[in-house]
Amino acid sequence: AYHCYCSVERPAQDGQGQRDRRVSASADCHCRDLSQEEISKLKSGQDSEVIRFAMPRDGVTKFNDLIRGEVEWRNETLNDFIIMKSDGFPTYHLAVVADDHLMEISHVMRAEEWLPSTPRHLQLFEALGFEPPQFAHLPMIMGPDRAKLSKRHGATAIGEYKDDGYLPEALLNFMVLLGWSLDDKTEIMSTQTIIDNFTLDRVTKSAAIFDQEKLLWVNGMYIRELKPEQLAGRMMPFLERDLPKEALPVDSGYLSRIAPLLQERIKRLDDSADITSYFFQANEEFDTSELVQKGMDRDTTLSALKAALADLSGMDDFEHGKLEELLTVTGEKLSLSRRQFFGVLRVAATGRAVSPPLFETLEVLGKDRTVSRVKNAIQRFSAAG
RNA sequence: GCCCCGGUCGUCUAGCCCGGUUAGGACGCCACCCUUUCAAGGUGGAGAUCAUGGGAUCGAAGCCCAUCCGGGGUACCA
Repeated sequence: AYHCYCSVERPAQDGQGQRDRRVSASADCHCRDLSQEEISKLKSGQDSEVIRFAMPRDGVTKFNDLIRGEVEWRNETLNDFIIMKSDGFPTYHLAVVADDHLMEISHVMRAEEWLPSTPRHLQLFEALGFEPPQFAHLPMIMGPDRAKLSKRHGATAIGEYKDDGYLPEALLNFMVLLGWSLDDKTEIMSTQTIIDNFTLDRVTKSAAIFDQEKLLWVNGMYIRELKPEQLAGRMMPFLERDLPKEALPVDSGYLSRIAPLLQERIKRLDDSADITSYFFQANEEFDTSELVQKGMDRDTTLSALKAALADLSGMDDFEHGKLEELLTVTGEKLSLSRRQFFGVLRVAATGRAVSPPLFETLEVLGKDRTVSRVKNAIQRFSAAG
């Protein structure tokens, strides 16, 4: 290593020549061959100095990457990089080598972008008389534009995925699949299975594009595999975060009855509030014209609501099988299709055209909520006339 | 520019090291089935001259060579 007194090259205005200029700056540095006399002269006149590593000028530096196999560089293509900055702090290159040695690191696994600095690290290990660790350079993850994944891809700090409703296990499962496979078919597997079976020799060499769609699918698979109580527990923080204050606190017993209904309909936990809001608060805002189903008019819709209300308020056991039985008959009497009759009821009870299966939903909602919502719907619908 | 690493369906991949498969699976897409909506599930389909061109071989995605393309690195960042 040697001191270097070269001044920092001012970056050119145009970004174009900038890179080349820097390259030539380090290439033009002659500090390595300075005489003692020249050094003391420079030292007095200079306020900043830096320490560079003296790379061998010939020969090759090579190693066996656990994933890529043998990789080698001609030393002459490697420049004398800085190991100590003018502020007295070591650069990363020096620091990792010292750190890895002190911590007795056996294997260094890092992304492929580090591959080019490996020969520098290797030379440092050797110069310091340290035993170098084994290296494995993993494939990088790219954005949809095939460039190194970064913030502008929306991809983000790992914690944000959690806030977005991805299960950590699902994200892990998805990520590991981006450069490794268990076999020729298994995709969804437990973290334990991954840990038990992961080997470097099955790691891919090529970079992978981060596919949000597939992540979403994996996440959905994990959500569906949860036990209803587990799902309820996972949803709770999201409901507390996203539900309007009036709807809080959420009763956990009630929530575990809701959970199984949307287990197959939710792909991310942060959909929770949106997909369940009508369980916690009546939707008084929906447009009553949505009550009218295809092929129906005002009158048939109104009589459907009234007939349903009569059935519902007369039920003492609000169980989905019984509800379906009774209302199916009523629907037939009105000569409405299931689609029509249940559609009207669905909108009246939930304020939406889309919901989990109607009768299960009503059962969970309970008689009081259901009856009062249907009444309310009748009232608003009549008034809107 | 120079250095390094890659290249199998749109995407993630299996197979490659130890030549002989209709090149397998999955996401996404399409169709059908199921169905009270939405999903989930089931079945089927489209989609890959294995980057390209040569070579050795009876035979190549697999081996050899060249080329092209992509990415990364070229900082007193990490």
